Amino acid sequence: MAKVEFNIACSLCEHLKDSLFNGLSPEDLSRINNHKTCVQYKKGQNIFYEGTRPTGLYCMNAGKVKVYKNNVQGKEFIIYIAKPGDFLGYRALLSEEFYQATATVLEDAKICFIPKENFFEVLQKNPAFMKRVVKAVCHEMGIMEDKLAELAHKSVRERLAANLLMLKETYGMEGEGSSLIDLALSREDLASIVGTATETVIRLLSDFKSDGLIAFEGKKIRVLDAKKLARQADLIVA
Amino acid sequence: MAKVEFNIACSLCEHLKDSLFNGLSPEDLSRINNHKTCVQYKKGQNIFYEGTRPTGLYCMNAGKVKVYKNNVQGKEFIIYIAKPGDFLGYRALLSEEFYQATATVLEDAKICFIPKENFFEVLQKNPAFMKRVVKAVCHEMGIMEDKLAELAHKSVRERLAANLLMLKETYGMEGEGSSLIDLALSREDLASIVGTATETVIRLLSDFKSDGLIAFEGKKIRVLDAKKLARQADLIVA
DNA sequence: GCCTGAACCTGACAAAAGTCATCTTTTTGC
DNA sequence: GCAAAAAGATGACTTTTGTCAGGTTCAGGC
Repeated sequence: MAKVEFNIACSLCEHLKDSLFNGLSPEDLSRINNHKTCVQYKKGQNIFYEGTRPTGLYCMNAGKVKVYKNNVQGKEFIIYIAKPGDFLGYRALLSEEFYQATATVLEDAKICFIPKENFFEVLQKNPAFMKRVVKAVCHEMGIMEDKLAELAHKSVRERLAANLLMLKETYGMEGEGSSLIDLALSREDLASIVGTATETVIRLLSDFKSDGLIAFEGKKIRVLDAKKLARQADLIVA
Repeated sequence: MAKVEFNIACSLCEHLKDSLFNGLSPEDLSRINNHKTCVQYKKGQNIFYEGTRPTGLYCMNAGKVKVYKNNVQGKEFIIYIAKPGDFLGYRALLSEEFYQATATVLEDAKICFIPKENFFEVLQKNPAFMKRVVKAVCHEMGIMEDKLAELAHKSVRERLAANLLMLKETYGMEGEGSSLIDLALSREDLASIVGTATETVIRLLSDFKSDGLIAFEGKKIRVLDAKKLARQADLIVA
């Protein structure tokens, strides 16, 4: 499990345009670039652990990472799945707290690490960048509010349908009339996203499959009928 | 339901020390002060509505306000209860989105309104203030992550116990060996905080009461045995 | 290619929690 | 101070979902 380093200049990174670093001045970007360390991780490796102190910011270049909390019985709840272009671990860094969640690689990943001093330096010098960060954080918070309300009042079936649609939006590869969720998620991980038991996810998925809403393609899920799925996600079919 | 205006100088506000405005330079504070409008609201009045555009920031001077989302069936989920010193509606303002929640007065309130131009002006000119705001927002986000995991995997009994403890921490008036939650919450509101049905809350509260964990004092709840309540909040009593 | 463990699936069952109906108590408006 | 409405309480019942136990299939390491 040796860490393999690699290097790509931030200015040439294909995900720069999707990133919060987009719009940074060349000097600021090179300040980030000159201090970053880029590492390749294998599936299953951990990026950071709940309870430890952040020392910088992670920036995804490739792969997928799940960020999750473990409860007393060892059940996971997945808060977020990070994809290329996303920041990782910024919440604890900016609130100056310990990590409250653990990050584990779902699909082999390339991740750059920016020491906090350098990140904060750019942040402090650059009010427009700071403002973009605030905006992004507050947007994220709105998503979490939605999730809270969903978790509080929707059934597992509705939540699963809603999460499949969400995954389709974020990781979907569009085909003709259908869309493949480009994420190798186990049933267990899906259960940890929805907030339910693995068995329940399995049963509901096979329901959705026999109703022609989804299909399985290897380890991945294809959404065949997003409209019907949306009806399952809403409350009480009118 | 006429709005009654009042006025208190920010610099003299008794909640300044608990507020994010604490630490602002006299000039910045007077910039806020000179543009604010302060209004008294009665219980039941709305401060802002889901789906509308924020035009500024609310800052609580007195009373309590619930911020909640309504689902399709009209069930409320309470995201937050604001108390004096708290900001209200900053999330949508900073993410430049519409309000995603409604704010309604729980206990007669005095709330100051700061137009967004003036708030943003101070924010932009003052990196230290901006940093404090970011820190607070990210801290808040951590609380929401906890709530998500709680909602996903804890039973209603555990969640009710945990929320009573949380309310005690935030609104508790300490007595000898017990603590009164200084919040006139209906059973329905408590259900909307916990994410369950009103009947379930009523039943569980009376359980807790007969076990000597809590007592009722008018519309308020007194926590008699925080330790036992904490054991109810955790999973599986060891 | 085979073995081993992990992931996936299915059924039976129990527990938790929601719903509905009804009744009592408290609050509020006039 | 009274009537109406809202809040609180309780019981009966149903549905949802979790748990456990037992299978099968799949994938990776040797």
